[in-house]
Amino acid sequence: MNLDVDTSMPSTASATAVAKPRGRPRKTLEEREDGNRKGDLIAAAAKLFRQKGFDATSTRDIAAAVGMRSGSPFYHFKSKGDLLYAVMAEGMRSAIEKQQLTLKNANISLSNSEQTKQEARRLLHVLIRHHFEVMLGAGSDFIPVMLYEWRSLTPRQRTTMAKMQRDYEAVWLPVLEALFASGQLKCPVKLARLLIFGALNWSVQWFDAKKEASLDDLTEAAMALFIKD
Amino acid sequence: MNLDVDTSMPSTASATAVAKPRGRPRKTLEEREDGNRKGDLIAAAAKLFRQKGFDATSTRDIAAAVGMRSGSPFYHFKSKGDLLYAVMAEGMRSAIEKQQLTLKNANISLSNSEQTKQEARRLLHVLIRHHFEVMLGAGSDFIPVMLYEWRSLTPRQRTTMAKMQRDYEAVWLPVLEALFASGQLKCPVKLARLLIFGALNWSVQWFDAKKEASLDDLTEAAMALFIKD
DNA sequence: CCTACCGATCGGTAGG
DNA sequence: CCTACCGATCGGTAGG
Repeated sequence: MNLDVDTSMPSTASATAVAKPRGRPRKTLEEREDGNRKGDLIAAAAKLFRQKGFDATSTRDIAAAVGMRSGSPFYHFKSKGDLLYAVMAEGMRSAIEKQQLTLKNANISLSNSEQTKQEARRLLHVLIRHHFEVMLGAGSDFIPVMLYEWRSLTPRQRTTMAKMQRDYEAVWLPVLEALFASGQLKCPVKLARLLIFGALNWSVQWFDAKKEASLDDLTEAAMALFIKD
Repeated sequence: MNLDVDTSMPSTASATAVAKPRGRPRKTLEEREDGNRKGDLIAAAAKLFRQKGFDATSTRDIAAAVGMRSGSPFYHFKSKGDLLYAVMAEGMRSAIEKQQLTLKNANISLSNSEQTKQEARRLLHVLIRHHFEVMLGAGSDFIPVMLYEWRSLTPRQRTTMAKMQRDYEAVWLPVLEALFASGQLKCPVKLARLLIFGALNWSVQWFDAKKEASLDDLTEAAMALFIKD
């Protein structure tokens, strides 16, 4: 999983292939493969922001979580707010990427033959299942932070995040419209979208991977709740 | 609306009815009817906690909002956390009270004749409409704070709030069970409850009283989304 | 309820 | 990326 938000960091192998092993200071096993210390910070921040909230998490907490001193996160990020934004942007980038992959694997065929009724239903199932995975799957702190810490973004950051959210939801809308057209969804698409995402997003508040139902169970329940026939 | 959380404040008229007008310092129009300065603090805290979040709101903000000096809120509340708890507890107390009244006015008749199918549906409609009112109606900051600031409660406070929430939801469960039994709800009641509350509670994030649909529209949409037939 | 105050913590920076 | 540090702010308290 690539955690870098921008690609401005120099890649290890540069253009001219020089054979001579440069005098790069040797690293211990724990220390090597840095160069994405930035990514470590983002991951640690995501975990802490989710646990305690943005305002209650200090940059010192985050630094300590990756073994840095209190001032060092500011070598990688201009401000605490920029770190929050990096968490959210990386979360959405990754979620959109995974969603595209999931759809590819599901072998989409919407707007095809007359089977579109079954097909739209199957697609929603895939989308919901993926959404649960992104929110509740192993090591998914990014999207919960994105969902619940909007308040701390600047107006400009909000605009960008809103754009990414539109990208994420872009693939849902035609599915909902097809379901509405075929009578499997009785609620106007615009409000249906908001209510359905609410039902799903709220699961972050109560889902317990150790006890409650599985993500498959959740998906079945959601389908049964929203879809007619 | 009574905002006092405990009734420990002395009432104005005491046991022995003395005719003589006591030398109570005269108050201007703005100042009179205090004695619930405590209530003022709770209302101001609710508004600010909702706007900026608990951690980002200072006790000085709250004090200033009611025209007090920075140290004065601590005359009324032991700590900032106690003030948060007072907001939530008052919110739930009021919501439960209003819910009972709403149900009384709706003239319940569940588990009556064979009309229970229509009746269960109508009851859910009433409950949903009331829930939207409590979350999104004029001056309702208490429940949104309760929904989104759990993290800042102590374990003991959480237990009490969970108990109040159970009271609030107690009346929903038989309705959902009746709907499930009659085939109007296809989703297992336990998960249905969580998903439905999620869909409703999330509206706090996007509802705009000035633009979007009315609370009635929301209620119709939710019913159409959840209920079969 | 105000005045005056305290210790702790926080985001962030200079300079290496 | 560390050291050393700063100004600001915060929750809370004593004493009236």
